[in-house]
Amino acid sequence: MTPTEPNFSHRVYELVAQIPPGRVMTYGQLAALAGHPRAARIVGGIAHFGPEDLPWHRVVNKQGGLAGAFPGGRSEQGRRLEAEGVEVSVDYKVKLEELIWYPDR
DNA sequence: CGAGTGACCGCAA
DNA sequence: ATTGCGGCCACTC
Repeated sequence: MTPTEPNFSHRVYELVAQIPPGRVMTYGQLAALAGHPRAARIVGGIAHFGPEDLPWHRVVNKQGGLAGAFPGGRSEQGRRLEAEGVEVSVDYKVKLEELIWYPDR
């Protein structure tokens, strides 16, 4: 049967690839949607080794902060979000309530 | 094949 | 409010 590739990483890739521009998702959200609400770590892990074809820059943590970028240091990732219309704070935080995207459509 | 790491999250005190 | 700890899967060496 080929039940849609029961691969967790593959599942996350699909979700990330479906994230529309100007929108962000949290690792926990992706992990939960992938079927593992406690596997947020894996999302970050595969993200580091994941294909660059996917907009990982749209993936942020629950705090709304960009991963791999800390306050005071400009990161191309944060810049990319601004280029998509996402307002990023000086601490590299975005309004999850406003930009969080849920795969319901 | 085995062990370690990883861009995290949630809860408890 | 903050801090500390455990847990989960995948990938790499």
